[in-house]
Amino acid sequence: VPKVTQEHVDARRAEILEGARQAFAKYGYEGATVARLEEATGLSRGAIFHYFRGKKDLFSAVAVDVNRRYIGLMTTGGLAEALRALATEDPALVAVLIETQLRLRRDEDFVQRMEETMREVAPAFETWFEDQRASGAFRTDLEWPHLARFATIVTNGLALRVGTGDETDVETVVQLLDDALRPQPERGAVRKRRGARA
Amino acid sequence: VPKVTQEHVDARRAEILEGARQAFAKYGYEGATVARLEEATGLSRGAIFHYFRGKKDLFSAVAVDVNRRYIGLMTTGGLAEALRALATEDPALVAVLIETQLRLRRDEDFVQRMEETMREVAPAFETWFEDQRASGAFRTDLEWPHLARFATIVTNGLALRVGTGDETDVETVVQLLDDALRPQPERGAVRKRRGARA
Amino acid sequence: VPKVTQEHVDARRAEILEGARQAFAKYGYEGATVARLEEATGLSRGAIFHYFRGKKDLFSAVAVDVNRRYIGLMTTGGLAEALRALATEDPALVAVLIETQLRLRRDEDFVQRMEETMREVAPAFETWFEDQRASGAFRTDLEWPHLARFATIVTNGLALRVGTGDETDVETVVQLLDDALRPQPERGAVRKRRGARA
Amino acid sequence: VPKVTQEHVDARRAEILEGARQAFAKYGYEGATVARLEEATGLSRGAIFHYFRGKKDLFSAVAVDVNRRYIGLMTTGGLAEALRALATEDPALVAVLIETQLRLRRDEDFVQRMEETMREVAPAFETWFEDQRASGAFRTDLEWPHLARFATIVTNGLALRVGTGDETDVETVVQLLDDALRPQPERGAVRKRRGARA
DNA sequence: ACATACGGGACGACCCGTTCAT
DNA sequence: ATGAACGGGTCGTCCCGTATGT
Repeated sequence: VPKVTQEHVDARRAEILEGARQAFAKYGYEGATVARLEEATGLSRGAIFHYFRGKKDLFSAVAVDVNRRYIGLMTTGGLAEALRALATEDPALVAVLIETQLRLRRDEDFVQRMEETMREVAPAFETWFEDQRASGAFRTDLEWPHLARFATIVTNGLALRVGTGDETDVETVVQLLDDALRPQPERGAVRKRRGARA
Repeated sequence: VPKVTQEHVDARRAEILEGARQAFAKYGYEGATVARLEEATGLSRGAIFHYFRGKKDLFSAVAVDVNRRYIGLMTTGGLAEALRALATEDPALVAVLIETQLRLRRDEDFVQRMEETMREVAPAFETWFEDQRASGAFRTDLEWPHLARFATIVTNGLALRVGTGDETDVETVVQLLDDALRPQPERGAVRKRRGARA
Repeated sequence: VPKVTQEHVDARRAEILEGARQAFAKYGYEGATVARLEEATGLSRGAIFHYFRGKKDLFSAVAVDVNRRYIGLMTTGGLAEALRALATEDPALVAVLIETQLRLRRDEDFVQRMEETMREVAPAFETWFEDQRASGAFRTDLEWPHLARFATIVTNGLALRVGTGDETDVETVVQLLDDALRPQPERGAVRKRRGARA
Repeated sequence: VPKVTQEHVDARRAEILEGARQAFAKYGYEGATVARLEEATGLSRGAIFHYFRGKKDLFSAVAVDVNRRYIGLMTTGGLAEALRALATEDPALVAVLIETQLRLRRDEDFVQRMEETMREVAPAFETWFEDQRASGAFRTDLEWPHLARFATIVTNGLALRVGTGDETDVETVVQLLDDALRPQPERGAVRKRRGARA
């Protein structure tokens, strides 16, 4: 199938990304052998590596894709919606987020590749959080990055849990996260801090 | 040293576990090749596989060890203390926790091995959470497993972050977690739930 | 350009041969991947394999071309000229000669392809050597094929050396080769053969 | 076979080197796949790469070995003996010499590895050539390195030829080489330089 | 108890050449 | 006539675990 249209190329790329996403999600980065990628995409090595330089590149593309998708979900439907989607709709999406974080710890040039993407979506992130603070939905005693960070932490922690078989009640997690982020009553006045509480 | 005492055996095992922990933390499960395990422990293949059936077994032992240690930390010094330790003191400990979670998703017989351990330490876990609820430190409108789960989620999420280079302010995370777990003011009276809040 | 002239075809072939020669010279036969051939020729796979059946065919063509060129050089300017050209002018030409020899040892059907070419240029070769002998420049106590063989051996050996970085003094080699090929004084009269001389 | 004596290790290494030498000779460097190396040595990948870091290392070792052996042959039995051995006795030895030269052109760190060896054997080389000059066997109008270089060139060139099926008469080559290296009558007096001689 | 030798499976990368749409 | 898409083979490397000693 030579000399094809741009649509065809895009479609193929998307096709491969989709299959790769499933494979990475199911087996993890190392476990997603090229053979499994072939199987998942229904394409041959030749085809896959014609579109992506190598496995690492392919994974980067998947990671970028997934992260973008998840952030889009959040800025559209809110944290609750994003967490629900995370936990129920698309388990594949989840695992890739984790792998992403893990690789960020060890793979130097992967870090750089992701940083670009993150810089790109960061503004939307900020806007959304500031809006939430402005509308009174989120607390204002902490800067937005702290809130964002916490939300991310919970997201990743939840993602890590999902699929373990342990049925996690997402709604409760949503509620607890919400309770942490919403405006708080004045501390210290109501409660007295004591020993080993938290 | 043909005739060895039990102490010697235990010491060797502990020695290997320590080295293996570092290796697994530094390189991840797949990245921790036997060669690296040899290097990290200062022992040879022969020694390592004399004390542990195989790499998987070794990792299981490390995972159990680390998890037990972390739970001990929590039941002693509280969540805040545990999180601080997580973020600052021992990054190696952290990474293993994550690997543990990841393997729980895919490795069937690893799941079983961990379940035993978890069953073993679960009582202490429960007691501690119930104590917190009884003392008024933790909210009572949710059952303790929900609180425990959330705490675990935050822990894992934080662990995932630590070491990425991204300097996360642990104290803020501790505060937010605390705000989520402590008794909450009556909902709905103060705020009206609306659209995309969380 | 649907309707092409013969000249165009020839030009393209020559173009490809030139690029391929450089690639083969630079990377060796196995190292000259199709990608590199594309790069060196500036043409695509499609173009290249439209004019040549495959990589092996392409190499054969290059080899024939180069050998013919070198022999032409020799019959025109003499051995000295050819050796000088070899060592200084065109290192790419050199390397291909070697690859040719190497493939002659292992590749059966490549042998046949080259034999034809050799048969074709052999007469010129013979004529030239016989002329040298007739003019008193070359010795007559050995048949011309022996002289030709020795010249070829020196040529190949020199080619092998060139490009190693080791600066070889071509003029000395030329002189030594000349001394071997020119008419010799009666042996034995002047020197007495002894032990480990050569 | 664990914890073995040094002799065993040496024997195994020699065993592998021998097999590898044959494989490299028969198939060339690229053609000598690991599978073929296994076959030739009768050992498994595991064994082979336990003793040598990788294929490149293995080849280096073989090259060093062969070169040392050949130089030994020459300093003992003279050039004639060495050339004869080259052409008849051990064709495997031959091909490796060529591969060595070829790799010297392209592989940077291989160059360095060989340089050490060469430096090591160079003294013997020099001594032998100087002895030949002193005894009147070799000409004195050229420095010994020039003679050595020419001898090497002829050696390599001959090696390149051997095995091509083309039956080369070694004795004639020996004679021609000898004629080039032995003391020459005064040039110019006897012969007049003319046009395209050599 | 501990170390080394070794087997052999598997993996990621790459590469060549055919097919087929322009 | 050109060149992109793609198949599928193969290669070197690495790695785990067992066998075999000291």
